Amino acid sequence: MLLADIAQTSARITEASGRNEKVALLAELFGRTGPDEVPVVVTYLAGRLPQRRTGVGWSTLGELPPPAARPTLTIAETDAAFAALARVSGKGAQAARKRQLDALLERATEDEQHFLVRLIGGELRQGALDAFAVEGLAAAIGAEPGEVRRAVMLGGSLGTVAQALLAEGPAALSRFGLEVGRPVLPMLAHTARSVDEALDKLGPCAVEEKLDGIRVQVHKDGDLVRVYTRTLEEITDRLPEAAEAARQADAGRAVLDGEVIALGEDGWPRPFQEVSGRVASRLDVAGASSELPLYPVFFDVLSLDGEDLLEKPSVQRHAALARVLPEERRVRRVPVPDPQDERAREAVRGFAEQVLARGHEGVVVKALDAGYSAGRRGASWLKVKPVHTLDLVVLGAEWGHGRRAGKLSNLHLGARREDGTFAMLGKTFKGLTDALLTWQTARLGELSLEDTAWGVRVSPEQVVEIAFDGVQRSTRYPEGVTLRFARVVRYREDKRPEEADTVETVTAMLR
DNA sequence: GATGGCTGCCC
DNA sequence: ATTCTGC
DNA sequence: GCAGAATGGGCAGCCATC
Repeated sequence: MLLADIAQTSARITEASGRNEKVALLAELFGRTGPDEVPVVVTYLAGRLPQRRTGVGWSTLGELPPPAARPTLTIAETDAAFAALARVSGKGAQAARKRQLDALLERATEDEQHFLVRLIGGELRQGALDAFAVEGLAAAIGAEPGEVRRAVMLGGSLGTVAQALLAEGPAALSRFGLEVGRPVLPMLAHTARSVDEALDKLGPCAVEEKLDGIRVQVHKDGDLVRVYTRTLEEITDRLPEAAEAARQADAGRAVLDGEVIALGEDGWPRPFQEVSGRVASRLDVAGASSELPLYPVFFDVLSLDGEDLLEKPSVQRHAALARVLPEERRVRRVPVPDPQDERAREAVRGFAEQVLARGHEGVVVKALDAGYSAGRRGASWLKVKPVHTLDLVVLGAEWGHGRRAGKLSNLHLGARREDGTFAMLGKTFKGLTDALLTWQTARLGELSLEDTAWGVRVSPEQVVEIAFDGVQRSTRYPEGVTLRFARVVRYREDKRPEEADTVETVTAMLR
């Protein structure tokens, strides 16, 4: 098959507006793909390269070489080119990658180049990614989409499942199940504004502390232990503490879900930035580990001694977890069998306050009867974190891309200094509705001091209310602090910049 | 050797 | 990671 | 309710350049 077939289907998917239409286009292409080629084809159309890292991104692309007149590039050749790219390293690597990339792009037509550039940049923007590829695959072989999705979640990659399905048909689906040693995408949580809201939504539930660290999935098969991140990157070698905790679990085989954090000598959790840096360190793990030991804490078990627990209710999985791990290796937890009982609600509020007072991030409320929805943002887990707000001043804005093209989107945010100037604290593009985007494009146009390649610098006059999760240290911004997860709440047309919040207020929130 | 751009991945 | 939007 | 789009900041590691 030619790369042109994929590029053409991708372009049609982009133009199609309806969900069914996109799925039909995918199914049509998969229907004429051979089993050997399908792993690459589905992965490309899901918007990813099969190679986890190639060392080339937006900046490497630079100016494109002149395109080929006619399509000749095959899928196999394209895949081989990226595989070769991923192997390049050492002195001269950047130049070699650029050379190899240009050699590939030269062989591509204009349409294929367009597709490859977006694929490499990780921005296909065709309105269909993994989930649509799964639907298309199911439609191509006449299987239940839910069954295919389940196989993909549990059976490793989309490519592996696609190959088996095209070669053997729907019967292959039964082969894919949870296996110790093969990671599954973790279940994620939705957000609730308050514990009361979460209790009302979920009914009988349990409330757990939410720790601000790195999510880990630990597979134990006797002494053989492997540790994976939220995106299934294997990090066993970087996290000896998590591996050790799993070895000490009272189980022969188990798949555990949890979080690693670091604790200071005072027992307080260390900032997320420190944990993140520690987990990313791989050159001197022993040194990093003695500098900042990690502390793994678990909240779920997906499989135990040969039994798949994914579909068991959460209350049952937790009972299993409590049998194999001691209390200090488990997240703190309060069961709430009757959330309408006012005394129980009061206890939950107290628990949540206590968690925050001990320096943790918030709580997660989990329905007692829910199974583990691997790879999904299940409605049965609701996280609650405190939200802070500040009134800041817009210093500039950047032109948006894709569906925000032509609109000023990403805002530069400033806090007031004592001398009346403003210090940039970070950017945000979140929380803006289409109406607000239109309004701010006009408003910031009026305030523009300078047009630049990226957007506009504006006179610091417009106040905007910003919500955020906390402040963190920064090497990028002038006051050494920045906001975590900043988003727009509303514009404050009633406030003047002299009334905006100060740098001092923000830096005081660092601990 | 120090500095800085880029990628990849954590939240 | 958060939020908005179309289906 | 799901899936996708749009885009944030920090950090380690790799490589290039001064």
